[in-house]
Amino acid sequence: MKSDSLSRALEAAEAHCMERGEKLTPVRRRVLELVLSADGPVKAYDLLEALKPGPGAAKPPTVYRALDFLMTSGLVHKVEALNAFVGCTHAHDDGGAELFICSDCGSVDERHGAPEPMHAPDGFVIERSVVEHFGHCANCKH
Amino acid sequence: MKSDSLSRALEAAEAHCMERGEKLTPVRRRVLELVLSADGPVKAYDLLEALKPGPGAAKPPTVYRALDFLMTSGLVHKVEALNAFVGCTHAHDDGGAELFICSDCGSVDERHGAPEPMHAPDGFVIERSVVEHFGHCANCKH
DNA sequence: TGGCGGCGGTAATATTATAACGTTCGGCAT
DNA sequence: ATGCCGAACGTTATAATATTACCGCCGCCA
Repeated sequence: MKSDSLSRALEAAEAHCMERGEKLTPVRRRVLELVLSADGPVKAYDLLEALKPGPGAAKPPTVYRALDFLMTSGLVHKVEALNAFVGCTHAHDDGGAELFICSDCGSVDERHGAPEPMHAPDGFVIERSVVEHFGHCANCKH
Repeated sequence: MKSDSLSRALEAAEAHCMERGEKLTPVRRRVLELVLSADGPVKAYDLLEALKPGPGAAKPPTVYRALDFLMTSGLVHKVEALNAFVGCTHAHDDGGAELFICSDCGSVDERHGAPEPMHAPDGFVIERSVVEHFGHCANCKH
């Protein structure tokens, strides 16, 4: 993400939290910034590394707590199949997005919207859905 | 899975492998048996525990290798969001299934079929999809 | 002022997964 | 038969991912 749109995204995130009565603390903000700056899904321990500089190196729980918060707020999504995280680029409504991840360049495209193919088992009530598509984006198509 | 249908499933798996020119070796067969016997998604290290009895206790690579084989053959699926595995109850066509996992009783219902009617980004070519729905099955509905 | 709750620091450990290398064994061309 | 090759599995070690439990700080407010 480019530097100027990054700033805007961070401000929007701040506002989004305010609306929800939550606080985008410095640690959380920093983690969000790192996730948004990355050009693809980011691993928790890479964030950990990135937070190292400085005498008080971050420890795993710090990062995971920040990520939990950001996921709950709908500001980042977890890519379950990669154990990695991506910034949410759309409506921060949580509820889960449909992700399209390019295996070549790592770009992630996110779609919200139409529920899901209908054929759920009879009587099954969906609470949370994980939908991740891996393949090749238009730029990386062979 | 009941004992008699288990036996049938194992024989079917054996035949399925034959067709593909692969071998369902004793380790692989035992792992598949354990996965099928479980009443929900199984963790790799639980399989490891289950294989312990006997002097030559199984080590992690043994289990993961067997699981890799079984996934490649389409005999088991990985539930990415749980880091767990379930036996495939339908066509062993691989290609990925749509899973409905009950958070109460752990039952997993599997559907194959229409890929995704959803709008992929323009030009995106899907190679592999992970689709997992969590919720409550008809029996466990509140 | 004192308690309470949210937040984050810290240490330790649990859980999940892979790398790297060796051994065995069956097929198969020589 | 002999020797080679590759698949499968054993073994050791370690990497990568994630959580538990406990503590102190600080702002809020009764």
